[in-house]
Amino acid sequence: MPNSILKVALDIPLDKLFEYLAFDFQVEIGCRVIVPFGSRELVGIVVAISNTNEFELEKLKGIKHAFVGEIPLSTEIFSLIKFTADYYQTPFGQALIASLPLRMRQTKPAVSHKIFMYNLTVLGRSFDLDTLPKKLQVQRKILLALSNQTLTEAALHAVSANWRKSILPLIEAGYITKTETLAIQKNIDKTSLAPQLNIEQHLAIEQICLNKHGFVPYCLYGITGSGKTEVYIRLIEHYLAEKEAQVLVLVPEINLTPQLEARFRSRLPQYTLVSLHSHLSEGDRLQNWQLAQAGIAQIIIGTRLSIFTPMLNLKLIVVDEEHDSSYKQQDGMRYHARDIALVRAKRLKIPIILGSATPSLETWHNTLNQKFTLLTLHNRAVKNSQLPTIHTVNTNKQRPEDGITPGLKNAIQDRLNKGEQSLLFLNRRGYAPVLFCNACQWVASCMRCSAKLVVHLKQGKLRCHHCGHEQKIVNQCPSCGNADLYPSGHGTQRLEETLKALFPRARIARVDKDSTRNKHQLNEILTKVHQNEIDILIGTQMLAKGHDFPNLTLVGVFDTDSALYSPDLRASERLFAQLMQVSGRAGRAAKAGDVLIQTAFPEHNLFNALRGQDYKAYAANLLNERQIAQFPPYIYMSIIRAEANEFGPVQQFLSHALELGRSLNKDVLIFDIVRPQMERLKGMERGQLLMQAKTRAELQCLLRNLTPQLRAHKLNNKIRWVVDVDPLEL
DNA sequence: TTAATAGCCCTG
DNA sequence: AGGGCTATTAAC
Repeated sequence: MPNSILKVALDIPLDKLFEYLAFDFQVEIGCRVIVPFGSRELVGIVVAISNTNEFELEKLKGIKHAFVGEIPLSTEIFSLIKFTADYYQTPFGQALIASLPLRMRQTKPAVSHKIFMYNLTVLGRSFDLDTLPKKLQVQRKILLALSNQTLTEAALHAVSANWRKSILPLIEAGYITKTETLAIQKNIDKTSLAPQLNIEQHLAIEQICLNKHGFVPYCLYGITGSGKTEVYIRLIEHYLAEKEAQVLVLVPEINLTPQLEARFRSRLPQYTLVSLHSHLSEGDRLQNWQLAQAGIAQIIIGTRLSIFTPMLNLKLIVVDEEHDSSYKQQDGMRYHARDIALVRAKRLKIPIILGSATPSLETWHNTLNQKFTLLTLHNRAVKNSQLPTIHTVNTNKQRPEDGITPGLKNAIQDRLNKGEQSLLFLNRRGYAPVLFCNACQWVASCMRCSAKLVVHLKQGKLRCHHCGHEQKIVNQCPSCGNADLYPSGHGTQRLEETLKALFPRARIARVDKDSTRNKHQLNEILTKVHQNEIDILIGTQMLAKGHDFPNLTLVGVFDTDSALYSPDLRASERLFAQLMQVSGRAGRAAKAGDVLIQTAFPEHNLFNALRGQDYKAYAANLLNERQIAQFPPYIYMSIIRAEANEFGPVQQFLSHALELGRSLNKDVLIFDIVRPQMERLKGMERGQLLMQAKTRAELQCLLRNLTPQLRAHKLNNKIRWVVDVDPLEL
């Protein structure tokens, strides 16, 4: 075959492959290549090699370059990404290229930190040192040092500072080989001991190990502090005992990854661990990705994108906090990493563990169905640590003053007296969410979004939290000229101000996106909390997860009511998970904690379930509602979301889609065009089309026919649209 | 997606 | 005719 034809995947929004001639490059399937494309050059991946062409042979160009030194992408990854791209209606090439580290998407060679290792050859091993001339002392030392081990450059430098010169003749003579390897990030020296497991943890591990191989999905349901992480660690140890095995641990996109990573490193120091998340430098990301691909890294901890990391010998997948919505990508290919993890595990015939204190209703439904095996941890792992008591404070009976009810105020005072800490949770940053005119009811709203501007008093600014628009606070009502404008409602800044007035001697800190511009500031505050230099901590949802504060015994929660009766179908599910999570912050050590929730609806069944720490009851409740309303997980949904400068073309496009969709498939119910919650966002008018069906297959069948036709629609230059399969938000 | 180019209006 | 703009289309 003088010139085989390469089918190359490119980052182009067309669902097709492009054909090129290999020339005399030694190309394999999975190889990364540079190809001429129109007037530019692109990176592509060779997906297939064939001797037949579909495009006219005379028009085929040859590839510019092939990165033959790199490990080719595996067919496992091809097929996983092919599946994902099809399921989420994305062109394969775009999905494939997007799954690579940035450095590999560029036409420059992907250089990562390499190190050189030196080894004795067979010849070198049999070499008699006595025959070496006496004056070649350094050569002698080198050969001696290498006699029973492989050494790095650093190690050889320790043997002799002159090693570089002396080793050259030895390499030339064929006594020593020099090989290039990927550098591995060393584990920290600090190791920690395995804590003792309780009975439930034992049982969970035992049950999984009973049937170690084959696809088995587990739901590890364990309350906060029940020791889920320890279960992961023991299982990982178990699976890595097998030679060359690898495990993948998915974590939500939060700043807690380093903490989990540190814990894994200290508990599993004997294994090579790498992490993959957005805070890594591009160089490190490439490095870690390659270590995973080469099979050198045994434990990979990563956020959603890492579900597409090629791994030679993947034996176990863990999805921690599986209910977390950050597993769903909200732009481009809108995949759900937990769902893709299930697909990958199934294809590899390996077990997968979905861990959570508040599993998603989808996962819970699957455990009730027996599709997933349920493993439960009811008890806190730390001896004597008690669950917090959850109370509601009825804001109808106890009028809040500056947002704080007397009950909550007293509770804070009580902690101050006892020298204990309080955490106040308010998921709304800024000073006040609304600037309001008393005379004419005018409110400051964003010109580009259907949202109100948030008052940031210290900076003297009004800000849109959706598009980032910023303007000076107006002193006069632009509508009626009245100067009687006042900020209405409470944000974290205002709460801080109120608390400072209320408890002038307390040490108060605020944690939100505004107060912690850089990561350092957050750590500084957290350290202070640990050292008991803070009495009251105010925070947004940033603080809800993961942090352990032993002296914290009170959690106050503000402003939950909007989520209780929100039109968003998942709002209450999320609120429950969030409240369970913040509750977990109180009384993690020996001291019992209290959680006080201010609400006008204390009788709501969400609070009843919460008071009893009864996830199961609440889940049953919600599932029942979902079944009656015919919502997921009882049916499957997709949404076509479209936006443009004006609503006209959006309307036009969506009605075309509606008509076409209804004519294509009768099994799928397509609702009329609606405007989303946020009608206008960043200056774009939005509209959407909801489709639902009894099965995934029916929906997929429709989309397979519909999206290609919509991609050919003439309005595509006026509007932007996407298909959101299994949307999290309506 | 990107980039070349075809089409169009305007000016001079 | 040519400048400046938008719309269209091809890319292997």
